[in-house]
Amino acid sequence: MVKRKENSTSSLNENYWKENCGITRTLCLIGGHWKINILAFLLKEKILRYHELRKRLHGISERMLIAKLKELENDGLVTRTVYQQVPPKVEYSLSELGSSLESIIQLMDHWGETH
Amino acid sequence: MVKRKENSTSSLNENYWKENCGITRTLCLIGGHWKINILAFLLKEKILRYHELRKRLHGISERMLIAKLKELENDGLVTRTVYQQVPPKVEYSLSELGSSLESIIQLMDHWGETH
DNA sequence: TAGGATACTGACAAAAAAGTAAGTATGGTG
DNA sequence: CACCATACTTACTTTTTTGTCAGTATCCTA
Repeated sequence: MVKRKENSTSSLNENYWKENCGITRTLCLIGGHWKINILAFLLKEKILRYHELRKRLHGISERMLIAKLKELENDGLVTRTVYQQVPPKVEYSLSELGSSLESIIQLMDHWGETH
Repeated sequence: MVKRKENSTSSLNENYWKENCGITRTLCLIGGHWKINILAFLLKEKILRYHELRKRLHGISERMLIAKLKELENDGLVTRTVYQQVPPKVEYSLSELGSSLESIIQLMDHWGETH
């Protein structure tokens, strides 16, 4: 995890837009690389284990998958359930908030397929 | 303009997803920083000159604005009209393809405002 | 003839995102 | 006791994106 500089022009500017623009807020949550793909798989398959996601997200590295899952979890879009057993078992699914993105995700998918 | 490496893992991977996933294709066109904000202003105000866009996009640099407008134009989302006069006058507006993103943009805006 | 207005362009540097590869933990199995 | 499976973690490097800032072109006006 690399922390961002807090006083870079980019950071300050991003904060301004997050405070003043709904689109920017939405994009911050789902816009990064992989995030919306993760959400889309969870939307389709409801519950997926870590390595099941990994298999579906062709080309993702473990580092990225973990990082993006953590962001999605911190933002409240994804729920992480840990089963106390060995070997470990962790399941991911959409939270209620995550599910509320369904129509956006479907529209984007449909638009991409038809244009 | 800095050109990307064509054989980096990221590039190859991006190509794979563009070919196989509608969401990724959509996100490539509207997902980058500023792009959807530009589209949103054009959606609202129909036609804007270069420096009018610049005033609205708080904090954007000229370099970024030009770069993003060029990407949007190359992707066929935005139409650029040059008037041969001095000082120069250039107008930007949504193409038909760009306008077809309206519902996605509105949904994202609405979602960001309510969540 | 020196600005002014508008829409850019280019070189260089900083910041952010992503890739690579090796390591951690733990109980069960051979 | 070595090894397996699963879900991560960490340090380091490369790639990509963005910021900064000075410069270009052209006709008009003072």
